[in-house]
Amino acid sequence: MTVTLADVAARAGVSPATVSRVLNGNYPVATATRDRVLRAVDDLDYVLNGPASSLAAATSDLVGVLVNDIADPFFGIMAGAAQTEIAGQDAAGGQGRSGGEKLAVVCNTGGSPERELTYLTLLQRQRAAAVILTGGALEDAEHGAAVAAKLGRLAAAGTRVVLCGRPPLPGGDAALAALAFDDRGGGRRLTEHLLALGHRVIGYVAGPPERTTTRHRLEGHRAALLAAGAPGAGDAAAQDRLTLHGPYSRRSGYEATLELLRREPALTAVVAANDTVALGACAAVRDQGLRIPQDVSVAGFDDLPFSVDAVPALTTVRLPLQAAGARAGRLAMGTEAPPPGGIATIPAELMVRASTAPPRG
Amino acid sequence: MTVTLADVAARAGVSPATVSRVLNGNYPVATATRDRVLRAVDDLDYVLNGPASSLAAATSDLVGVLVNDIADPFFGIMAGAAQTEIAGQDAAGGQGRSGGEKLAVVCNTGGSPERELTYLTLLQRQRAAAVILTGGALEDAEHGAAVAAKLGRLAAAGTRVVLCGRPPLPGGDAALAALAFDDRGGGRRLTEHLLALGHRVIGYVAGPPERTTTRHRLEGHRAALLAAGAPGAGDAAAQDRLTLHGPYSRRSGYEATLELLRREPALTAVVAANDTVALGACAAVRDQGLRIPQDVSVAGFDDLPFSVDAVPALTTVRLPLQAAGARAGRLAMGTEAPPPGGIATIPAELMVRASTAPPRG
DNA sequence: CTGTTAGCGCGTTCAG
DNA sequence: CTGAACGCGCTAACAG
Repeated sequence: MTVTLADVAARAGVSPATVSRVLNGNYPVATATRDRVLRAVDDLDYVLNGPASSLAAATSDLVGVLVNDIADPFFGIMAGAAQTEIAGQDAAGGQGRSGGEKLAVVCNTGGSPERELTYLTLLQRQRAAAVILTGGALEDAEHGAAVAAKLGRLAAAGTRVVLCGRPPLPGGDAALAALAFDDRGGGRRLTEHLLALGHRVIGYVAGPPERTTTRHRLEGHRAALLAAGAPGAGDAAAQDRLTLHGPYSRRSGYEATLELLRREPALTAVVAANDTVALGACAAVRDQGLRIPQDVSVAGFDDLPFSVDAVPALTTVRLPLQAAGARAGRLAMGTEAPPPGGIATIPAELMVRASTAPPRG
Repeated sequence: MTVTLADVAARAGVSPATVSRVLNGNYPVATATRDRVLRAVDDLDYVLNGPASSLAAATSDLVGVLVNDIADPFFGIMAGAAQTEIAGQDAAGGQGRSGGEKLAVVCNTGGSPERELTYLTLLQRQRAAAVILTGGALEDAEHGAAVAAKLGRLAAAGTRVVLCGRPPLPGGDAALAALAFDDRGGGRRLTEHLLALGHRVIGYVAGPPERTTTRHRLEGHRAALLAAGAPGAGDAAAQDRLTLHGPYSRRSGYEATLELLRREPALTAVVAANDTVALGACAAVRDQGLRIPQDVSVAGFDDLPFSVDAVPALTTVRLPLQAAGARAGRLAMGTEAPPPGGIATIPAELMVRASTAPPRG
């Protein structure tokens, strides 16, 4: 039914082994022979059987990129950059891949721990060449251990493991490379900016409580408050009153901001977990008849492309998602040397725009 | 080195076939035996060898979702929905997948025809269970034929092929299902809305000229113009003067709008290829010291989540991306019957918001 | 319900 | 530089 390598060999009048050699290009083959084989391949519309090939070779050219939410550009940008780096500029147009061509596939966990593990297992099954995990990790001890264990086994089996925008694992396996964003520093500088403008009562719409990203950004925020001796900075209850958790969604930003405004009429600024949440916060502020930034300042995080187009343009913290994704791709390909100690912290840059200003009075 | 099915069989004191059976669950196995096997699997940290399994079974549980730009939520939303539908709510936490569990992976072509073909080949190699192609297709005869041919072979080999947000292939293979958005109708209704408001000189920032989506939306626009007898509607040169092509990016919207404003000071409205482009158009209008919608109305397409948060909220055409993606997922799984004739047109809904209003005077 | 027997299609030794 | 043989790890008939 389907044409196999043997068929090609027969058509070209050579042995299967020879066909295999020209297809993989890892071995010297006479030009004339190669041409004959390639023509046969073309004539027969032959397509290599991936499973058979991977089985025999005990490796595959698949690279998995795990993301928490594929509909969120935060992940899309990183994944796209990684993928571009991995696919490279394939010169070979036809069947035979000339070199170590890898193919990146992105796997959407939807933030579900089970799916994360499921995909990891799938990639392990497929003997993936590399795996990139992007974005914040879940802070669940059990799940963390399960992931660490699986990554360890993956690494042991020769799969390169790269963390991108996620802190290194608790178990600190040196076998893998980690690219961590400076969420804490970014969060801190953002709040420092607000404090410098004169804000004292600042609401915080945080992300899901169980994610590292959420915690780090919040920690930076509180560190800034504490360092500045802001009112209630040392009071946990007071802090909690001004902090609301929710998903990384516009809706969460909207509702939490409404609630913050209700709880604390003296509020002069809202810091959001990310830009999407900030957009919701802006809408809530406006719907209350308040102006941004005159009445309430709003700030985001990530600096996604749309943030500069918000009105007023959003003050936020820029994360070099593209660059980080590309670097993760290179690490996965083995094209770039891993950072010293296997872990690099990627700086976050404060972007001051029009959505923040001194409070009134 | 790595533990195989035979090892598990030995540990459990059964035959390899039995292990295979409990792992695949396609066959009756005594509960006691199953338990013993599962324990052995657990003890040994056994992971099924995907390639070997796919080779023997001549199928795999991989489903590929091709997208043009993974960083664009337009694709992210569809892909995410499809993926959710495909992954289903996996009850089985551990190794053994109970039923016909499939795993969706998304492949980012970046809009490159070669990469599209490369991914299709990869999926063909992997004997993918299904392939979903999302978003507008390239209108290149040669490439179209190549894609059609490959899809035909894929389908012949038993891979289910689904088109989502893309018109059916020229070669009209009935073997596959197509979910096409009513880009033309949406484009038409959008421009009709503008005409009804009283606009007569309307600029159009189109997408890349070679994509079906671009063409269809533009055709709808022009059909509306023609039907209304707008000035210059029948004049190709006049139309071209008010139409600029560019990528689906904010920057393109910005620059094209600047140029349109320069070319035609009497312009009272700008229609953008999609919401992202519209955001750029808005920025350009504002940077020229003009107000939206008082001086210039702006409209988008797609109704991406951020559009409602633009200021003023963007008038646009809503495409049910989530629903379409989910449906594509179901078609790929074979869970849903294909539409009559293999092709369904998905309606587009005009969303009138604050960014469009009657022109001055 | 379970064990036995054959391949699935290819990469990779080894000879030549 | 090329061919012949072997086995990768698993599933799918068959028997029992």
